[in-house]
Amino acid sequence: MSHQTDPEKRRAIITATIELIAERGFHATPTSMIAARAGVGAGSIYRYFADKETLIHEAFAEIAARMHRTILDGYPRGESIRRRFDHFFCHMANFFMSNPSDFGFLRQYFDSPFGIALRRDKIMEQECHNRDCESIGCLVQEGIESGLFKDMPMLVHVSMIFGALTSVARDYILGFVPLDTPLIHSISDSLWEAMLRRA
Amino acid sequence: MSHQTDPEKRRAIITATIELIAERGFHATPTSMIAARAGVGAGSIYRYFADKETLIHEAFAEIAARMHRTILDGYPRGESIRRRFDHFFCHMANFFMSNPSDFGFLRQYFDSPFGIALRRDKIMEQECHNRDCESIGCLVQEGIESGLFKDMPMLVHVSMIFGALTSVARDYILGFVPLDTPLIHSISDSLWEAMLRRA
DNA sequence: CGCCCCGGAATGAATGTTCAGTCCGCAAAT
DNA sequence: ATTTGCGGACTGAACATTCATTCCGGGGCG
Repeated sequence: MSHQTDPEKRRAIITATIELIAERGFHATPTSMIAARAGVGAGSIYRYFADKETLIHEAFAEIAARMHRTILDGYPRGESIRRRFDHFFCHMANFFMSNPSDFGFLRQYFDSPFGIALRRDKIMEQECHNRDCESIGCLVQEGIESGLFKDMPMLVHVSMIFGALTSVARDYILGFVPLDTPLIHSISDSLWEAMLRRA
Repeated sequence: MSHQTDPEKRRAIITATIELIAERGFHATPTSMIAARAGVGAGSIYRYFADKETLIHEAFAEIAARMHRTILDGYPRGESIRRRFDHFFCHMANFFMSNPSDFGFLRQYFDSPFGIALRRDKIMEQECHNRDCESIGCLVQEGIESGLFKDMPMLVHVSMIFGALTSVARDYILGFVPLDTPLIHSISDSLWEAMLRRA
């Protein structure tokens, strides 16, 4: 398996998978439909991926890599928490807004048992070591420990931020709400003020 | 159809549907499994509901009615925006936390085409008339118009609140984060501060 | 230089499984 | 005895996966 002969074809399958899962969800997209959109035979999928589940996981990995690259591009490493938070928030919002299929796929994935297990692992891992990473979790932890942010569990802060961000991004993608760069910055400000310890 | 003979059985089917959809999602829960958990025959479901889709909708309606009752219980109608917001937020959080199956079902439902269409209708409806309703939308609108809240689209405020709330509730239900009454009030405070126009 | 053959990638019809929804005989109630 | 609700075997459709076959490019032989 995975004697990848034609990387073009592999990519086409992954792209089709992301688009269709974003539109229809995992259980509502037959592999035959994926094959049709990718322009390959039904059986060809199984030359590149062991089964449907593996295909999903590899599609996720592909998005995660792309997103990570985009978000950390120009990350203001040594600067203030404030500036780093804004960078994180706005870059992530932009990624979601300009890649609606990726966004839709990620929503599906993180709501599935796969995604939940993955998150559980991430949380465990974070609790043990990993004090130097470039994640929003560490950034928030830094803010709490310095007394800048409210004294709530780090995960509550993070969950609020992600929840708010993804909810607004979703409404934008569905056309429920207009969103532009200044408004995204306002939202970033709002959530910053939400985290701040009461003056 | 719906020659309601045994309301007990009807309720058992709805309860089983809610639990299973919450756990497994719409497309991954066969009607046969619903029947088994409800303790009825596979065919009996179709005595009470026209088809699977109808069953889902009626399950949603049942939850919505129950939630509406719970949340509006003791609503401080004439009081300050602040107090009304806190009531809304905390009652909703409590409902989600103590009814995890309902919460899981609602997530699934609102992510499905049904739920998206429903929300689109709600938004349209809100834009036309409905200036006197007891929804969080009207409350936020009131805050914006009085200059108390930031001048962002009402839907952005609402989306942030719901996004943050449901995200935190989900993490609580999954056991990722502890949550108690004081912490919920802190979260309510945080989101209130996020909405407030900059002092 | 042209022809043929061969290895392996690609294909899509076939397979076995699972599903939503139907139907029919039974049993309890009147 | 008749009616009425019930269960679960049943049906046709749709699914994931497989596999016998086709297709293609390149390398060796005449």
